[in-house]
Amino acid sequence: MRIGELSKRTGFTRDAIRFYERQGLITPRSDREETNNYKSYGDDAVMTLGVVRDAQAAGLSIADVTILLTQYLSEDAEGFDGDEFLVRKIAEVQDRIESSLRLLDILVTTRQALALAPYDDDDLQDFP
Amino acid sequence: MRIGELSKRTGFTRDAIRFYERQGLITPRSDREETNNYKSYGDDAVMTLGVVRDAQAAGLSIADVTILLTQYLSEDAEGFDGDEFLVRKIAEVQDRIESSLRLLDILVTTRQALALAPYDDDDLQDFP
DNA sequence: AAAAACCATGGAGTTAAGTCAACGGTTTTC
DNA sequence: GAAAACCGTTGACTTAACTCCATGGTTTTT
Repeated sequence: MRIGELSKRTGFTRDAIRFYERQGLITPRSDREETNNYKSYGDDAVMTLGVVRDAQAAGLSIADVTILLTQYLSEDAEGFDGDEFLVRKIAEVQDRIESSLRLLDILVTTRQALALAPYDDDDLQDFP
Repeated sequence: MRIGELSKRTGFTRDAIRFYERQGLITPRSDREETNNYKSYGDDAVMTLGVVRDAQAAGLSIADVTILLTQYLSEDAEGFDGDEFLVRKIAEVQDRIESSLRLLDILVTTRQALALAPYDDDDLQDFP
């Protein structure tokens, strides 16, 4: 697919996709379309960008995601030193989740306290 | 307390604290120390900065935190329009938590898959 | 067949959230 | 009583992650 479709499928702008590509996060197929030299991307790019979205939301930097995707998810096992990276990132993400849960509590409590509206039971019931 | 102690207690740099102050996130006591015009902060500033830290980790902007802290947590109930803000932020934070959990799963799975080290049962057992 | 939409490349511009440097004054510590 | 550490203020600088603009070519739509 061309960049426009990839953009539509992932929700990222074309400029953002090109930016990620410059950073080495995704790579188009090696062969361009003949006659026009348009790039084309495979379905893996959609997957990759999905991970990127989650990683961003989890507070990882593009640099981190690049390491993750190029070092680990595309077989390149360097051995032990890479484990530190994973352990560190796992801890960071866990911390951020805990912080987020604390803030979520503040937000919900605030909303209830102000009695702006009775909180619907379904809203948060099955939340971690 | 002076800014140095506040810094030590919260882990924020003095520059960061001054920055937050310029943004209206915290306010020093109205009276400066005589003779030197040093500012002094109350314990509430420590609390506030604690919320700031969680909010940042949860992906809120300083502008968002400012609204939250000045509009809600210091009685100023404007009524219904403010509810939208809370609902929106609650949804955002929930989404981010879900994304973070998905990424966490990828990270842990990756670590296990690479068999870099056997994963200690205690590490993640009681995580949401 | 013209207009509208899409593509590539390159480089400049933007925003958020700080950080750093410099100045002169004050307090604490050795 | 000096040196080191701290304080306030101002303003310039930095970094990450984009976004926007310009240019020139290609496709798709009407």
